[in-house]
Amino acid sequence: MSQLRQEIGLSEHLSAAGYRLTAPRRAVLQVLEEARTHLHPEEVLKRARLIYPGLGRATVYRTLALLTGLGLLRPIRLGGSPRLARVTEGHHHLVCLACGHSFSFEECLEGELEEELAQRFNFKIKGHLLEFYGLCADCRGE
Amino acid sequence: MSQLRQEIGLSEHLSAAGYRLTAPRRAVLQVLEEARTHLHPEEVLKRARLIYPGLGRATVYRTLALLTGLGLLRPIRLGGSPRLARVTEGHHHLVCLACGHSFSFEECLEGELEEELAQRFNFKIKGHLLEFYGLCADCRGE
DNA sequence: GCCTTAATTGAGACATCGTCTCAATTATAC
DNA sequence: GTATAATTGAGACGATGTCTCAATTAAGGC
Repeated sequence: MSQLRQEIGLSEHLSAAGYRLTAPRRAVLQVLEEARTHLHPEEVLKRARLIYPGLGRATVYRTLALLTGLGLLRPIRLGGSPRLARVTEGHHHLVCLACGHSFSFEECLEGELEEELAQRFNFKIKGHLLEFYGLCADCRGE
Repeated sequence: MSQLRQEIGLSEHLSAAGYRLTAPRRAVLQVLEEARTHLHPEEVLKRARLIYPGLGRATVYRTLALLTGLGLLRPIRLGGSPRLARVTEGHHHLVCLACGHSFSFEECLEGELEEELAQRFNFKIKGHLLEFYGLCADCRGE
């Protein structure tokens, strides 16, 4: 079953784009693919070093930049802290402006808008981000 | 005419919330209100120093954090660079993942979704951010 | 398998971005 | 005007991210 569900992974995208598949890169990609939350770049480094101990910080950032340029990843901020998200990810966030806490939701309305914008701006749209900002119950003191 | 259009400014919000209206703060607020683009925090500092020369960096960041906590401002990133946007701002962006260029558009679909999420999460929603990510024509080499 | 070669790497200096402390200043209520 | 607590700037500090350069290594041709 899990075999049948196999999708094209990040590494396939990388090598398809002409980049080498090195051990350091594999470690970073594996961490990203196994991550169940939005990781902090330093957290990616920490986790990837468990797989490939000699890994350098620069390599992590370089790999992240590569994936971003290919449209596979996007840098976001959750409560002031830098994070990484797959662009294909389906969910979005409510973010509290005071405490930075975030809550996820699934709804999404951008189908036709996406089409139209892609045409208007001659843009190859890879994904999108929808975030609502406001104050959570705790921070309103309720 | 311009008198009639006068809206409640950032400074009114600040003092209504119990914060003092000092000269350094006024300078920062004025810069934000006159800005026609999404400013980089360091650019806010630079411009505000033209109004109030002695202004310190910390004061700028403190004022920005204050406004963010009140739900009047939100930090965004455009092409990896930190920027500030009024939460009430009506427009959104297409951002190129490769070169960081951004394009604005006006369409917006989140009315009812906003309502529903506010209820579900007991959240006071102040604004939202919608960004599409992809590759612009130049970066696709077309 | 073994070269060749250009892409990739890690270390660590460096740059940028943002926060904190603390003594001095100042807006506001009285 | 005075008292008082909020606010300030300077500059150290911390966090985040970039760059250089010599050493290493993946991938293609043999």
